[in-house]
Amino acid sequence: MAQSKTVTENGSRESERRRTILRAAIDVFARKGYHGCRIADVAKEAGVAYGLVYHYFKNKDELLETVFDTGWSGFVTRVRAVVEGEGSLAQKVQGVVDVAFEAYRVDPRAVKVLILEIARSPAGSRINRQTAFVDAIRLSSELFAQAKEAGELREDLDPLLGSALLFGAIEMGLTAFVTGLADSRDASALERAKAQIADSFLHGVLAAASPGAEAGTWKPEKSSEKSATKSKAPKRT
Amino acid sequence: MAQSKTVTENGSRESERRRTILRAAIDVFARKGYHGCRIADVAKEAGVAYGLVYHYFKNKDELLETVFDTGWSGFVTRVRAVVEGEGSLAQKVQGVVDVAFEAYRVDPRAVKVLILEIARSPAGSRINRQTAFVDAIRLSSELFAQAKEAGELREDLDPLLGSALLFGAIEMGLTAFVTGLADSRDASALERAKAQIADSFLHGVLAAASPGAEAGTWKPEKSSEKSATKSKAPKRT
DNA sequence: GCGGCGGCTGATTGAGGAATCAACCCGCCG
DNA sequence: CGGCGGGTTGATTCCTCAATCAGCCGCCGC
Repeated sequence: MAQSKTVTENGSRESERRRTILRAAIDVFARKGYHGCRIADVAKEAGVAYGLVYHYFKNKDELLETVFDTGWSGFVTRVRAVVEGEGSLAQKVQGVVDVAFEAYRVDPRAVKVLILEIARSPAGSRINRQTAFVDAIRLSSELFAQAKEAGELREDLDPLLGSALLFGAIEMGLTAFVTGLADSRDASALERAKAQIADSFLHGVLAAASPGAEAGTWKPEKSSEKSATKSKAPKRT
Repeated sequence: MAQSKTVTENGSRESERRRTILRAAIDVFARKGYHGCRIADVAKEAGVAYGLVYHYFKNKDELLETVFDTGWSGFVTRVRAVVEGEGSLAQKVQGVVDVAFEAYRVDPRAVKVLILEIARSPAGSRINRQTAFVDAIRLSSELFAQAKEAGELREDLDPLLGSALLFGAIEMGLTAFVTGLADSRDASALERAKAQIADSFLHGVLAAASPGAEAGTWKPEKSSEKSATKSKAPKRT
């Protein structure tokens, strides 16, 4: 933690405490959830006095907000770099997936908080966190829009939807690890998941039929005709 | 708990109140979120006295729990029907997607609560809601396991992951509507999304290349070599 | 050594809200 | 007619925390 000496040490010392608290907040939020923990928990985790938390953060909400800002902005920056960089659609998609999984590898608990607490948190506090995901989706939808013009993308796919599906797949893939469905201590599992997500997203989950056959086989043939009828009166409450 | 009468009309009258409250709870939760509302809000919405809520539900948490049970069990039942029914993988995938979207069409606010409040809610109360999604994913992973044996599925895809990706795509697709990213009053948008999700999931988002060309091109060629290096020190907090 | 300043402390306060409860209304039975 | 009981009411209680604040170190300059 003392590695921050690099900068002016008086400024960094103050900052060090702040970061300690932030770190503690992430850990506690990840463990008990935002609503499930007290400021006292954060203070204890950080090993500081209760009041100090309020010296660095206006209130509990700003604490979460800050966790969000630091974590999410870093993610978005990297995604933007991928989107605006060079490469084919396939490469960029893989790049976005990699960014997400790398973030998870580096700091799983921070990712857990982002996914569980922030991305989906209902319009509680002043900044609507819903925008978070929306922004990311909008951003990468440009990727798909460009790809579509370049003819890399299927004709009938809405760029916004495509982008949403990508993030949905990534998020649920990560959620599988976050919730323990998959074993996240297994590094190779992470690697495999990473590759499979991008591949499945790009090429679909169906068996790659013998070269040539499949490519010609599938066309927008409305595979839904049967199933559409089956949903009779769902979700009565 | 004399509501076991179910059919007899004196039983139904009592139950009617209960259902009124439940309905109000769904609406209020959808509007302000579980933590963002007071029991008083639910009571007011239902047009009943504050105390009556506690006559029918042990506490606030049980209220949410009940919203969850009713909504989710219906969904899972329908998904199970699809999974255990007849048809190809493609048809079943489309079926699962249809079930989800139909549920949204019938009762968007209930779906919103399920997605926003319950599915991702951190391990707060006694029943771990995390299991909800996990169960559904496990259930439909059988689908993929079978398909894999039948050779319908790509060799290298883990059934569990495939199932997770499907739900991720569905969920994020719905989230787009829930959050207003997409216009949910546009019925045809829903229809299109439904079809595109299943199609993209099955066949991928890439343009169907000229027969032969694309199919031969792609192989597990680790397209990530470039992007892997780019994430230097991600998500520093 | 001394005063003062900024980071730091943690008991105290106050509000918000979950849960309780005593009383009320009204239909029914004796 | 009177009293019983379950559904219903909403004021009251009680408790949990977020947020405050009055003061305590320990360092630095004088």
